[in-house]
Amino acid sequence: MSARPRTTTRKKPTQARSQQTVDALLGATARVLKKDGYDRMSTNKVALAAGVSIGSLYQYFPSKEALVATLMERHVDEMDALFAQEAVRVADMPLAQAVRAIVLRTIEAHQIDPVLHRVFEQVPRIGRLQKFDEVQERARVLVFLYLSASKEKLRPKSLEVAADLVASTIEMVSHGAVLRHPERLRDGVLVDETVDLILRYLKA
Amino acid sequence: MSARPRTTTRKKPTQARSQQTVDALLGATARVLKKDGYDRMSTNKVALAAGVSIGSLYQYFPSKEALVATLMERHVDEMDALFAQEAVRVADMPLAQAVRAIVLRTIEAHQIDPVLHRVFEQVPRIGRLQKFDEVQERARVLVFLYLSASKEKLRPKSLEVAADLVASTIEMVSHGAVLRHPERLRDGVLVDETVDLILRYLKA
DNA sequence: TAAGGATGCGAGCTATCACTCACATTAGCA
DNA sequence: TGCTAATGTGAGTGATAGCTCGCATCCTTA
Repeated sequence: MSARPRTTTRKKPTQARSQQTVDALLGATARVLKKDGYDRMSTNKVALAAGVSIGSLYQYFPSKEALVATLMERHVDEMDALFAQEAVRVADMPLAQAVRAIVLRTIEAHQIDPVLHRVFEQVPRIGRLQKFDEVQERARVLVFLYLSASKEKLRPKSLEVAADLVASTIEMVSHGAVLRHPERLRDGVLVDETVDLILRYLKA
Repeated sequence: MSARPRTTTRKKPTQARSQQTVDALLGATARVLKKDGYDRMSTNKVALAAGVSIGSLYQYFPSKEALVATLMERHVDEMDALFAQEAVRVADMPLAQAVRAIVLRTIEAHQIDPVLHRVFEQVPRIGRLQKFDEVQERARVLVFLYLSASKEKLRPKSLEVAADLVASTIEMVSHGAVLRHPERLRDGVLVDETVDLILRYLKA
């Protein structure tokens, strides 16, 4: 009864001009996704928007989910790269500087493609699409590691809870600012307030 | 070309045993939604799960969206009621008590049906379904009003920004705690930390 | 320039979707 | 008890979804 939509594995995308096709498909996926959202997006629409036949789409992506997941992974990798990079830079900075640097980087990361980011949040957490949540998990770990390095200077007893609170707060502020109040990023007020919030909480 | 799925207005649900049908449908909607998510939920599945014919479903709900929106509005009203009630209780409490009371109430509100709440977050913001975001907007307003009443005692210059930060933080903590770390709610540690975070930020 | 693999195509398949409608059943009131 | 409005039914409709497959075209290599 209705076998799972099994799909054979697809060609590796990479050889000459086929990469163009794949890029066009991913670009179109992003556009359709942003316009229609996940459940109104269809693979036929994507192929049409990409100027590519539906057959070619399925040559490289075995399913709608795989198509969106690939795009999501690209997005997530971009964000992760920024975080990882900043984590290194920040490692031996004093707390106040470090917090500010991380807040700024997180905002930057959210500015990569805020609308697409928002769409991903509303995608069903199925199969590979679950990976979206892992960005925040990794960010939490980085914050935890940073805090652990200077735990004797910090007030909160539980670093797990503190790291969670701090990482989630930064994520929440960045997300909200970029999507709902971009004007608050012009002057530095929101950033200052956020840094303040976090420092007052952390410092002994 | 493909007229919008116009649907005639439906019977008012209320008269005798028909209310049972409506309740069964909304209950089934919640179950299917939680199991499958919005885009894999179908009206046929809901009718089946409710033990009601598909015809009856459309007698009371003109569309899939209306079905989900009705359920969402019920959920949102429940949460709003808790907030509004607490806002009154808290109005002339001192800051520390008030913050703690609000945090506790927000957690309580998120415990109404956390999984359903999560599903609503991932529903496309279309038509009546946009109303989901308004809960937080109303919560922000309540916090802003509370803070305005004692603004001379507070450190942050911008009450808009502060109220936003505070309301969003409380929402984020409650949401995360209920879904990802329910064990942290056993002892009061997370609540204490959150109250601390907010008070240190607000107090001069 | 011939051959063959890589790439591209799109009509069309099956399943499922949201939704309708002609009809059956029930319930309350005369 | 009989009549009528309210309620319930589910086979069926057209649309569209995800996805396949046989074939055309391009590109590389020899």
